[in-house]
Amino acid sequence: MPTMTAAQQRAQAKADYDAFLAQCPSRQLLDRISDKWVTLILAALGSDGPRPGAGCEGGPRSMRYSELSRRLAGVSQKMLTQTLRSLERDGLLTRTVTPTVPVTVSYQLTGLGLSLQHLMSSIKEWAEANMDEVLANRESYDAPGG
Amino acid sequence: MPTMTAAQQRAQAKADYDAFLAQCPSRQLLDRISDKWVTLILAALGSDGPRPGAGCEGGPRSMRYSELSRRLAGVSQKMLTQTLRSLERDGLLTRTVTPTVPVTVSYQLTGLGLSLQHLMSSIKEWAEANMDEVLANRESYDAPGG
DNA sequence: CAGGATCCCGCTAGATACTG
DNA sequence: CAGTATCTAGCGGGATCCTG
Repeated sequence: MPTMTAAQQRAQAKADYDAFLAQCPSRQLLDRISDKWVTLILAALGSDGPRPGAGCEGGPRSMRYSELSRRLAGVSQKMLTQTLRSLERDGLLTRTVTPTVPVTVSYQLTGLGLSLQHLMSSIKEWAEANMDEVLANRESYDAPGG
Repeated sequence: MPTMTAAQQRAQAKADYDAFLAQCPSRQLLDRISDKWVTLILAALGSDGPRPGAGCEGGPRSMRYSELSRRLAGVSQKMLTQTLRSLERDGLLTRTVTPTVPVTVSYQLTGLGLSLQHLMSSIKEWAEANMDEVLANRESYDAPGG
């Protein structure tokens, strides 16, 4: 049993990576997760969803490919598949294939993905909450008088 | 004096925007701020700097163009200028020109920018803290056996 | 249903050169 | 110092067709 808590271990690991450095792997990771579709996929899978009695088991919600496709309005098949693969590879979500006819595929956040989802949802909510102020700022910036 | 708190007003505004919708302005805003350079610029301007016991003056730190350029290793002049302009337009930071010779320009977060910076820094720290786990996940994903 | 494969366009990031 | 201007290669990303 380790003497460090998980939070302490993360703080330890943090010291070894610095996203300000171009060569650091965390810079690439930051670039990967700094993505519109990543944010929305995580937000979709992290939400409790509209189904009332389905999420009693405590784990994060699972969604099918077509569900995600509908939820993320305007996403192309290519970007959805590509982003899901990338997130699966990084261990942020799991992809489960059920051999029905036709085949059923569902996606679900891992613990790691869930931890990021909490942060990403804050960003999404910030964007939604501060939209008015940003729009006002743009107007005054673009105004002739400055 | 309003009867709603700032938090309540944000919750109210949030109901009017939905980043899941393609046409919603908040979708574009989410796309803008979901950017590597945005994250790093906010993190740089939001940090208290190298001074150990500092931060007594309360306001966020201001940095000059060349300081930012050095801090964000690998950023091109174009991207730095472009991203700074975008953030200034959205009211996330201020740009101050001091007419010295040569000219001095400094950037500083606004209150709005500071509120986002707190969230963005969490993302950056998450990337740094979970880099090892992500790298391990990638290895096992790329491994021949699955 | 859940993609894989392919084509191709547009934007964008990066490099370079120049300037107030 | 803090940019602007210009050019270009590269790839992000959409459209389309096809498949198990």
